Amino acid sequence: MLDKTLSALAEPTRLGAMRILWGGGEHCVCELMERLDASQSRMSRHMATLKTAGLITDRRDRQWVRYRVNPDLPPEIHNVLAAIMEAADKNTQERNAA
Amino acid sequence: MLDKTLSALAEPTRLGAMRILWGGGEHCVCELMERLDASQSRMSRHMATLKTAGLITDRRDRQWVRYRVNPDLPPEIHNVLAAIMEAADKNTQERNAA
DNA sequence: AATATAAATGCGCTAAAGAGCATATGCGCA
DNA sequence: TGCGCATATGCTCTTTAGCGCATTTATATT
Repeated sequence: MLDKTLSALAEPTRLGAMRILWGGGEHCVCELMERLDASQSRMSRHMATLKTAGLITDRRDRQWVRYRVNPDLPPEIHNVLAAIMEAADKNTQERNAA
Repeated sequence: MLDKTLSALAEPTRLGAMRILWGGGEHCVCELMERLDASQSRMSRHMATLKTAGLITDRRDRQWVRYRVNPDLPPEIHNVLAAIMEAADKNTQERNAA
């Protein structure tokens, strides 16, 4: 689980997707691919990777598939994600500062 | 930095090495390769990867090279590592329980 | 100087990751 | 039924990661 978590997030687009989901709510591939500037197939596969790692879940909603953070994450994995997201945020802030 | 941290740790031997270093103190390649059952060149290269990622530092001490956790880790990266190590520990405990 | 131990590195190989393109599938609506 | 949007997936190609083997470099010992 931990191993898969780390390799899943060791890719910028997947990390970006996870950051968006981490903000809460459900998001479709079409939204993510736009916001992350990724092609459709690429985005779809990356989401599949995150799902296989157990980090997210999905559900069909009409023509869309809604992705969200897996609500049943083991606490220690949740902590790992929280720390990573915080570090990612700090990174972004720094880049946009001054 | 975060990206490199994650990919550096997304490999079992490197994660294992980091766990040993995380326990504190300095450790040479020869010790790590034994404890992690890795070949010399393999171990050496993995350590180089961790070093490039900025997670560890090294120093020559006679014929040995002593590795340790980078004492100047940025706080948010330190937090990420702490969370990962805790998750890794929990994993190991579970494996050895019952 | 010769030898031994520790570590790093050049080289070549293999496997896996990631991407694009085209196509298939699922769903809604006219 | 036919069309359009959203998503997944088969296929192939290219790049990168990881490994072993052999060799080199650094240090210590005799």
